[in-house]
Amino acid sequence: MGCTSEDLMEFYESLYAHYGPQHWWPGETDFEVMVGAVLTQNTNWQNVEKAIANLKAADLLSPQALHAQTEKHLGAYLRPAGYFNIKAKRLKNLICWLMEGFDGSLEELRDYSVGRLREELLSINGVGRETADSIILYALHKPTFVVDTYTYRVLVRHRCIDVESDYEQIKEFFEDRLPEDVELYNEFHALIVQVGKNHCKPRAHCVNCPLQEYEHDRETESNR
DNA sequence: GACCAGGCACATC
DNA sequence: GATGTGCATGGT
Repeated sequence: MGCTSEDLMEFYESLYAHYGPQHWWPGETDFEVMVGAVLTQNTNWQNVEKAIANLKAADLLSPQALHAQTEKHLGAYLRPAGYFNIKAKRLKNLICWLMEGFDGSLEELRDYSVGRLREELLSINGVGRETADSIILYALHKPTFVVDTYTYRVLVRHRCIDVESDYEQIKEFFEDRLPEDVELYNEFHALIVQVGKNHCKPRAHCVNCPLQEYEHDRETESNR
């Protein structure tokens, strides 16, 4: 049966009607969004906000200031976000790339194509596909669809994709069916996270989900 | 106390 | 190639 472009836009419209605009990504600057993309790896956003508040309070939320910190020192500020040792390392890797290749300027990054940016970001240790796409879409405002665990879970639960689908396949699922539009990609991903949080917990079946009418005729998750 | 949270890299088979 | 594991805090 499959999911057409029209199905997917209806899916989007019903989420938007239900939840309204999500105003992603929360953050005062694009650089803050970039930092948040690393800190939120497998972590609740509330905890990330505490770590970002620590950085702000210490006046460290700039490429130059972060670049000057040792990993150990940085880790102390990142504690509330969890995995603080590894995140200090990953954040420094990202900042070093930004400082050494682009003089700490996000403006210079915007001159590059999505493909080139993705390739560059993915070469940084600690930046995987979701983090790279989040930075490109939410900090650099260029069109790339962000996939996360909620995206996978929501789409599988509603039988839009196969349980075996990997990141790139899910990304293509959206990009093949949607106009290449930064605002649409921005809002759609944020809405999927919202419906996922409310109705798509790992060990619970969806209850009163606004998307139930969009279930497609495919094998179930338990057939895996 | 168990489960979950806007992943990623690395070891091992 | 696929599967398993470490990383860690804080809320429910």
